[in-house]
Amino acid sequence: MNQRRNRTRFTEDQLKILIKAFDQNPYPGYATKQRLALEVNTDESRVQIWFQNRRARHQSQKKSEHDEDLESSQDQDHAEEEIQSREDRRHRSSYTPSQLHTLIQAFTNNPYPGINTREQLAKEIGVPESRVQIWFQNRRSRFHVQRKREPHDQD
DNA sequence: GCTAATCTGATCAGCTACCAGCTGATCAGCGCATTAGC
Repeated sequence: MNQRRNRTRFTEDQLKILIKAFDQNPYPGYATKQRLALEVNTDESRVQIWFQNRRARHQSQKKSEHDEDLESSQDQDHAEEEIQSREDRRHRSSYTPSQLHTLIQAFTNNPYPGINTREQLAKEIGVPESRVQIWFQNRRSRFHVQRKREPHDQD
């Protein structure tokens, strides 16, 4: 079963905090996301997803509002400034051969594990579920690239 | 219909070993990503 994670429902108070933080910086670093997660009582990964979705909505909204605006080039410059001042990323995880063995085996069985499988794997190898999800995303992505490069001998 | 969750693909950046390749983290998505819960 490729079950999805249950939908998070942010309260008005939680949203107030997140929106205020977004207005200050739409690209928060790991430390800021962790602090926000504590403040709104959720996981850092949920804060990350919230910012991703918010940026996507914000961009398309801004685009339609300023579509014919000749000043839009100034917005572009501002966006580039924002990107330049990005905060620190999460520290890079490193996996032991045993952890990788477990992940690769699971990937072979099912490259699209649902939330239950990911949580089970996370528990088994002792890492957060969000890291397991990222590992599978990267693995699938590189698997697709590799398959594109390989000759199609058996299509 | 709104929006959290998920996806692909591109890119950034740390680590290992000696400059490049591998891989974890982050990001956009443009006829404005798609899927799915509420």
